[in-house]
Amino acid sequence: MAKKRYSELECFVLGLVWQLGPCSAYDIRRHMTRSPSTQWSASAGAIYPLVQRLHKRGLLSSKAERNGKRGRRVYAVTPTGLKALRAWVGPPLAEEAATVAYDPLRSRARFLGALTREQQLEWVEEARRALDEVERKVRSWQETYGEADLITTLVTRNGEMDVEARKKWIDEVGRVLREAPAATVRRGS
Amino acid sequence: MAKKRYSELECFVLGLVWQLGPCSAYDIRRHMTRSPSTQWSASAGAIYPLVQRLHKRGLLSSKAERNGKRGRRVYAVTPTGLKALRAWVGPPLAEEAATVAYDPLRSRARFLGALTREQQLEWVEEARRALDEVERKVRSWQETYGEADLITTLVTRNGEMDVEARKKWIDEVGRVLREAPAATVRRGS
DNA sequence: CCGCTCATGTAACTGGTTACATGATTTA
DNA sequence: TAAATCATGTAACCAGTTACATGAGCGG
Repeated sequence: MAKKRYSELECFVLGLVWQLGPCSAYDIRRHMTRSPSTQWSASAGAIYPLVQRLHKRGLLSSKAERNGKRGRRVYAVTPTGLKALRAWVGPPLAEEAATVAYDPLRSRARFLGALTREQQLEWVEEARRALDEVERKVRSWQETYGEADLITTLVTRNGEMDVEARKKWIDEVGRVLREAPAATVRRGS
Repeated sequence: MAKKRYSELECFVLGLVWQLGPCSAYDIRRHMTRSPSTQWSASAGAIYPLVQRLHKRGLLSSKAERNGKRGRRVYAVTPTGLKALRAWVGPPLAEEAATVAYDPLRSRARFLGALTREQQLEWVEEARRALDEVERKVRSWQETYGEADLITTLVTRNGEMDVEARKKWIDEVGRVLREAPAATVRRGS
C-alpha cells in the first residue's frame, strides 16, 4: 500500500467537489472552464478518469442518479477525502506550494535581446494590452460570482493583485527600454 | 510537413542556447537547475531528447567535441532556430502568454474553508514564511548573477515583484481572517 | 425533423517525470 | 584506490491533451 501522492489537479478537483457539494464530472468541468485560470484545460479526458480514480481510492463517493431517461453520476467527498484535502491544503504547507510562479510572459521577456529595438517596444505594448485584457476578464468573472464568501473574495483578490503587479512590471520594462541606448539591449545577429 | 508548434520548454531551451552560446545539454540542465524557477525539473530525460529533437528539426546545430578522452556534444542556434525563437517571443504575442499565472498557493487558499480557524491562521503564517524564503532565494540568485545585462535585470525584477505582491496578499489574508468572526470562514464538517 | 448544446465517456498520443545505466574525472 | 560527482544518455511510466463516439433533450 504505497502512499500515493495526489497530483495538484486531483487535489484541486477534490476541493471543488467539497466546495460545490455533490456534483457530477460535468459540473466540475463547467466550473473549471468558466474560471479565468488557464492552468488546466479541464478536458473530459482529464476529469472523468480523475474522478473515477478518486472514487476507487475512496476519496469520493459515487452515486448514480436518474432523472427521466437521463442518468448521471454524482460524486461527493468522503471523510477520507476531506482528510486528504486538508492534508493537501496544509498546514504543513508542501514546499512546492511556494515558488516563483511560472509566468510565460517572463519566459519570453528573457529573450527580448533577440529582437530589434522596435520589436522590443512593440512587444511591451502588446504585453501591456494583453495584461489589460486579462485584468478585464478577472474583473468580469469577479462581478459574476461577486457576492461570494470571504475566502473566495480573497482568492479573487489574489488574481487581481497578480495582474496588477505584472502590469507595473511591464510598464517598468517599457520605461527602461525606451531610456536605454539600443546597443545595450541587443544581442545575436 | 505539418507546422509543428513547439512547447514552452522547447522554446525556452532554444532561448537558453541562444543566450549561453554554444553549449551542451548538460550546461542547459545546470543553468536551469540553478535558477530559482521550479516550473521544470530540467531532468536529463527531458533535456537530452529535447535537444535531439530541436537538432533534427534544424533549430540547433550539433557538434561533437573531444577534450581528452571525454566527448561532449555542443549545440548552437541555427538561423532557422533564431527565427523560431523570435516567433515564439513575439510580437505577435501568443495569447496563452498572458494569463492569470498559476499559483499553487492560491489553489490551496481556495479551500481554506475546510480548515479550522486555528489552522487557517497557522496556514497564513506558514505561507508568509515560505514566501520570505522564496524571496531570499530570488535575492541570492540575483546577487550571484548580479551584474547582468539590462534585460536579465528586468526579468529578475519581475520575480521580485511577483513575490512582493503575493506577500502583500498573504498579509491581507491574515488581516481579514483575524478580523472576521469564525463562523463566516468555515464550511464542511 | 434538423441541428445544437448537454452530458458522459473512451482512445491514442505525447511531453515530461522518475529511475536507472555507464563511463570519465576529481577528491579524500 | 575508493567514493563522489561530472556528464551523457536510455527506458518505463504517467498525467493530461486532443480528438472522437454516443446518445438525450430542446429550440426552431
